[in-house]
Amino acid sequence: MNKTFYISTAIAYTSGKPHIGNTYEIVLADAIARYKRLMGYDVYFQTGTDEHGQKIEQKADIVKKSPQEFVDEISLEVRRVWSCLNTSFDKFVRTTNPTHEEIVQKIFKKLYDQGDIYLGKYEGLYCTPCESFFTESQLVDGKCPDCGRDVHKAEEEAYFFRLSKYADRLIEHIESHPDFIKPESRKNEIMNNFIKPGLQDLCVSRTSFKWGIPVSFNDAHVIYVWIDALSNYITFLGYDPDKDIQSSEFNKYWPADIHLIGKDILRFHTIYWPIMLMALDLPLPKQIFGHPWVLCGNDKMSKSKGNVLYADDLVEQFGIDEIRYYLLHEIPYANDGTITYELLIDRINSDLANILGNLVNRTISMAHKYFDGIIVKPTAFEEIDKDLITAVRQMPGKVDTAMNELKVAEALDEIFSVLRKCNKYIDETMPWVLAKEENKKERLATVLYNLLESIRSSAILLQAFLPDTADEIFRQLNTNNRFIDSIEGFNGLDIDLKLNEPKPLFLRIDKEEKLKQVENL
RNA sequence: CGCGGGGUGGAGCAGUGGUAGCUCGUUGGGCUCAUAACCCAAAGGUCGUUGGUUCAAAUCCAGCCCCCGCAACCA
Repeated sequence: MNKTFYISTAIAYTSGKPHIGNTYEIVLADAIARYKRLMGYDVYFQTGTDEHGQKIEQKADIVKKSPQEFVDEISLEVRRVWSCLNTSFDKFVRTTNPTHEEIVQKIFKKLYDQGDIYLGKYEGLYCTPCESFFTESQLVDGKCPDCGRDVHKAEEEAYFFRLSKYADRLIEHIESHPDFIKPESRKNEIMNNFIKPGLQDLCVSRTSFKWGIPVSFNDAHVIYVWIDALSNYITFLGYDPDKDIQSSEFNKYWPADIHLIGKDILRFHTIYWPIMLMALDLPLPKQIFGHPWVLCGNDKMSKSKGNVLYADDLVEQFGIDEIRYYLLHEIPYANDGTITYELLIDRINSDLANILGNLVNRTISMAHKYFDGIIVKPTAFEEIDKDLITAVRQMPGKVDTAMNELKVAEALDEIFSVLRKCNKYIDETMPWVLAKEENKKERLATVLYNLLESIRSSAILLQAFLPDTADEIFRQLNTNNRFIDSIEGFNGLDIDLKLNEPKPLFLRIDKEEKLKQVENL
């Protein structure tokens, strides 16, 4: 029986095309999923789109489309953008899926029947022309934020979810499971801001718009979109609240190992979702990770500021692994990160083209030049080799430590630290000098073997982060030995096999030229 | 006193009590297998600010300044 690993991203809200910040999440999840597969886990990686709600109804209306047509298009677009970054999700879900809708209705009904959801009255500030309720804090100068007119107190019938009933259990769970909410700073924020001051019952139905899942026993109401959206994590595994025995997929993968989400929706995932699960008497996910944001320059991306970058455009300009590398390596663990064309180009040139690409290229070139591309058995080891070989052997453990904390940038640093060592090793051993002396042939062969095997080992780990690049390295090395447990032996290359011709992995980018070209986008 | 995070060499970041570190950039040198790549060295920071605790503070405490996010019915 394989160890399982269930990772999800938040499902993307289909109100518009996702930008590079939204896309960061799926790339991060993909790297984790690929890494876990490499480590032998049976991984289930779920993502998708969140397709109900007032905003979508409004946006669809503006472009004179039905909400369904509208979300069909955007969902397809989201899926296309996710895919253009070579992400390996196992299932792409949509909340307009009829089975999902049906199960959400059943969940709502069950919670109602057991008294966790009740019919009450929602009181708020109402703008009649906009048909919307607002909170005090949403108002602009005491007026409706949308139209600027006066608002007045109003009330309407609505269903409420009794959060307060589960508050103590939630606090207890969070405090006794230090890894439940990560990073730690996010946990503090949630506890201090929301949970400790006391949870109000949550209004979980709407009557002001129609684009949602109807409450099955009262069709004047649609179910609050977060109840709908959060349920995706279990409905698409075949969960059914009316069944005593759940699907084999559900039993196999639930509870999820990681819900990867943006820090802005932490509240929904660390309060409403756990309480829903408690009410359904289901185990809670093991970890909720609120990742930081990707900013363009110093600003949050927004269409009005005109600083929005899209993943598909970036991939077209720079390449898949180039963008993956930037997102995985340059965005800090807990704080917001920045992306600009300039930083992106610098990083591609220095890390990918220079350190990695050039290393592979110069090594394979030497193997061709000195041994006709044949891998020769290493027989003449020297003291200086130990440092490199030890670093290679220690690399998987270091990467694993970093990955278990989701410190993906650190994991990449560990791999690149070995690649840097390889470049240094070339300078120290000076193969071109060895090549000039006939009696140094054995030593030369050993040096090259050490380099090639170090590169192969690095490529094994790179599979999680830069899958295409790793494939290309294996192809040039003419090997299929890409398994993690082959690193330890430092003898994973077949002797006498002929390497393929070297081919640059990444071309250096002319910064000025590229910036000029990209400015016109 | 609403809550949380941040303010470290030109840039991006790490560092929670004991000689301030990493990558990029800059300058100088080396090498020539390689994608003007690679290797070595150097310059560059009174760690936002004021005060306190301590033998010792970027690191702990208090106040202040600046930036960002959140503040529960948009998602």
